[in-house]
Amino acid sequence: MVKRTSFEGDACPIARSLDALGDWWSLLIIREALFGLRRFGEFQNKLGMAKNILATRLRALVDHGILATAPASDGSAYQEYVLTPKGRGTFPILVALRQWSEEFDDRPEEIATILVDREKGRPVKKLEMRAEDGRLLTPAETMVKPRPASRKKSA
Amino acid sequence: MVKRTSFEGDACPIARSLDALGDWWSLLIIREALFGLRRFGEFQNKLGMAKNILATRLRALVDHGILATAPASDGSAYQEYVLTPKGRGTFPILVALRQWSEEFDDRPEEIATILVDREKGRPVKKLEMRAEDGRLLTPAETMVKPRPASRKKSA
DNA sequence: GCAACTTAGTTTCATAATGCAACTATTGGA
DNA sequence: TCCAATAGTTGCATTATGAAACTAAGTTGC
Repeated sequence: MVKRTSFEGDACPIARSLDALGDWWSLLIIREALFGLRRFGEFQNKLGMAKNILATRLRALVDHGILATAPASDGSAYQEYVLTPKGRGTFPILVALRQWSEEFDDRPEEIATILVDREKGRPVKKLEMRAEDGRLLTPAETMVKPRPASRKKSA
Repeated sequence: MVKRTSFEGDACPIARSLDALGDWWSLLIIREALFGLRRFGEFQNKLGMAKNILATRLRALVDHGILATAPASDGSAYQEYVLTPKGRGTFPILVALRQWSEEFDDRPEEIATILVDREKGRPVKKLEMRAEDGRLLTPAETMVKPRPASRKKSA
């Protein structure tokens, strides 16, 4: 092989998501976008990354439908990068990553921020996995099954 | 710069988790480990990755305290790689990645598996974010705050 | 209207990471 | 003891990453 392996055609949903999000910078760009950043320069400043890498990543994220370009909201002729619904849908992934650090990091005192409920200012609860009927599930209480063939979609 | 940037000293908990998990293969190795794989050859076969990369990743995961080596359970002199509690703690991250694909993938019909509640065989519910008091939270209803200084830990 | 500055990139070049294939060293089995 | 399987390591080619320099629009002051 020669190029970095792509998981695009993989049947595993985790591999497929990593194909879009699994590099060092993409999730951090999305994190900043969720925080309200929109402009090339804002991302570059905040993340301190090389501009060529940023340009490449932004293009890839747009290609994946995670970001979309839009005319700048300040009336200038520049463009902005805004999250699509698919992009905003990564929020639980970021929360899961954050909570994993909070729980298992070797030097938790170096973690600068916590995620709180805006109304009360209290920490958000740990994400929990629940069954359809609401039962709390541990990993051992779950399993992976072949996806049932989906019904014909329309015509 | 010269090396790929590390997020090890970063104060953001998301960056810190990506420092350990943010490459193309690590989360897939962990996925297989959660599934029960333990041996070098099992990972190599299942993931189809180059052996040198696998060796590098396994070492890194052990260094990060996500995997630990143990004598082989079949009595042979080989060793196994088993998940630590920190490693098993990544489960919600994998679930979040999976659910994101299920919800937003452009070709969902290519996804081969679904995660189900073992008891009922029914799909697991989407992860939800809740406040301490149980209120369901949207991203907009959360915010990031500076971490309060923690109390002295013992002596 | 134009010089100076800002913004958003692209280009160039060096270095590191990735991937395949071939090789090695134990271990296990007959 | 000999052979195969396991678990790697090494060598080499290609790609990705990163810093810095460069470029080309867009904007601003005058």
